[in-house]
Amino acid sequence: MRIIYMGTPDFAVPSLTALHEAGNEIVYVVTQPDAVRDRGKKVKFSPVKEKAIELDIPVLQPERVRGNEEFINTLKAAAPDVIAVAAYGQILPKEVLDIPPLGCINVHGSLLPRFRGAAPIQRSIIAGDEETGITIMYMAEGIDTGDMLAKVSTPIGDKTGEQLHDELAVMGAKLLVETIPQLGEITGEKQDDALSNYAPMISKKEGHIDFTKTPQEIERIIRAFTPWPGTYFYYGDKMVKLHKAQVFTAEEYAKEAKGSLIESAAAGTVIAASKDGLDIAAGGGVLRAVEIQMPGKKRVEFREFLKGNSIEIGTVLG
RNA sequence: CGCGGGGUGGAGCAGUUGGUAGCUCGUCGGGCUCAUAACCCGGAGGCCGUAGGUUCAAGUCCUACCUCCGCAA
Repeated sequence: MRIIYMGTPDFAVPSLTALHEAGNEIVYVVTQPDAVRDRGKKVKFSPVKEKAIELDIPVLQPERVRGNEEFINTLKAAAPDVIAVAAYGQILPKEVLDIPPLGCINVHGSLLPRFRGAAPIQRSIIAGDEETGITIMYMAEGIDTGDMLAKVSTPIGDKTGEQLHDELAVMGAKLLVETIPQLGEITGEKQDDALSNYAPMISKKEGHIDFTKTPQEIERIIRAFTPWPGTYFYYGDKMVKLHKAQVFTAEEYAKEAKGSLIESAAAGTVIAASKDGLDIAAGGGVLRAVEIQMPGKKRVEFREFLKGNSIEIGTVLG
């Protein structure tokens, strides 16, 4: 199969690798430009570009696809049977979608029509869904609205965004490779728009913990945003990252020990600080910060933090 | 040359105007206790990231480098 592959982040690497290993002829790899700067000064290639170089596949990095005739002509000249896309980062215009005879297919990290859009993996965790998965579908002009070709699901459980991301990336790669040979034989299933919802891009600000939310909600955000972009709260003027937390309902916490200060504690109030963690009043319960990170410091268990630092009970965090 | 914070006994931190290296936890030994992650007494453990420099004297000042991390992308 003659394929053009389009993808950018880590999520898209396993699919590229799998397509290559399955013996497909990958004419081009298309990925986002190298604009990304690292801490020091280096210009970093996208993970997919790194992989493409390793596999010795030509890389194209158009600044903009839409309206870019030169680029589109290059794609046409390559005469691919199919264009496979996974988290490329740009919306493909109809001109491109119409190029390959077998169509453009996409690897999407959710069970469509649920969570169309940029950040389905994190959004599914935050939503508290029991399961999510991968959908392989034809690409249409709308965002993730095309007809579905194949799906696989996996339980979310207490996985972090990172774990789920890595798992789905591999599942997606496998499903993609299995689906491609069937193109033309199987027909897509229409998405039920009534069941659809949208998973907008994640912004760092969403990681700012709102202690009026229930501890359960907060914990899901923490897990979803691990390791990126991370969740945080302010202790005075210091931004503290919260990497891991446990949750208690008011009743559970009362039973757990300490007392019932929670009744009167405003959201964000520190009600206990022990080797077990930093207990913070949140909406309807208690959030116990177990692993934190102070600015410029490494992430540590709260018990470690307490060895050289202290935090007063009654302090209000935000 | 994007901005910024660190590297000090196993862990987390302190270390003032340069002059015998400290704290909390852990650890080891002993004690108290029905018992304990509690309490008391005692001990071990550090070439202070690396290499130079200034100085009578540097964790503490200067230079370069290595390395960890936060922001920003």
